[in-house]
Amino acid sequence: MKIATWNINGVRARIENLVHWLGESDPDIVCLQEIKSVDEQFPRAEIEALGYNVKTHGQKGFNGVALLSKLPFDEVNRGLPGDDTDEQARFIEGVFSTNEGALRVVSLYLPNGNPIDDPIKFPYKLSWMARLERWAQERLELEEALVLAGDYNVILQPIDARNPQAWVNDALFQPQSRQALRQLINLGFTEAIRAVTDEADIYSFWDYQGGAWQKNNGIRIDHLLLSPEAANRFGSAFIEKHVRAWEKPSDHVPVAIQLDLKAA
DNA sequence: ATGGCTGGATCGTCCAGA
Repeated sequence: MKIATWNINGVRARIENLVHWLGESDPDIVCLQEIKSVDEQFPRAEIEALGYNVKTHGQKGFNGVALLSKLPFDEVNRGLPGDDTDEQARFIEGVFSTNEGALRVVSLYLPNGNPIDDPIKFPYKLSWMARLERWAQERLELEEALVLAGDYNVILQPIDARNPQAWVNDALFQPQSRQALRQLINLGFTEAIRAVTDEADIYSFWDYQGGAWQKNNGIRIDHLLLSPEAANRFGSAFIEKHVRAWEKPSDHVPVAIQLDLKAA
């Protein structure tokens, strides 16, 4: 089973790229972020025509996440618990049946948090991460295959940026952000790409500005975290970098894993 | 890069992103 995550930066602006990529990559489950669309305007017909079930958690103008799946959904949950006043659409969970039991897949879009001296934005990022850790701790008690996939907006290590010193005053590279993601992973998750390689210079985001793509001036912030039960079925992980060279690209590329699981 | 691109909302120009 192939599971992919992709910050698509506007699903309506990117629908041609998305359809082409789905045909080429042929994932079973897709986690999308930054769909920048309300549910009613999500281009579901084009995606359903390719054999996918579509579940969205949209929002007007920005944010918004979605799950696409060739497997039927047993359950869908929208929104990260822990703060009833949080109206930003950044989290959707789907549950599926496999030959090994339940599979839970989350598409998450972690807050950017910039600028770091903003009274709202950076604290919101950190409190969102604390809520995510509490949620993950509860889910791990189920001892099920769980994949937490998405745009984490955190540069975990210096090797995850081409120019780490350029990010020292950025919310993505603050010690608190990195510590919070480290703490989440240390609950017992496996970060899929680092499970297969220690190499530097592998990125998932390149800014539109300053010729970042041409210079390979990127950062690696899109991750798939696997619970122990998912990690036991882990086969491979890869970044679909070539998608960044397409016409009208997202500034992020898809990151995917192969799990040794089958639909029930 | 105190951001020189892009998408979205809206219809001239601002917000948000990372």
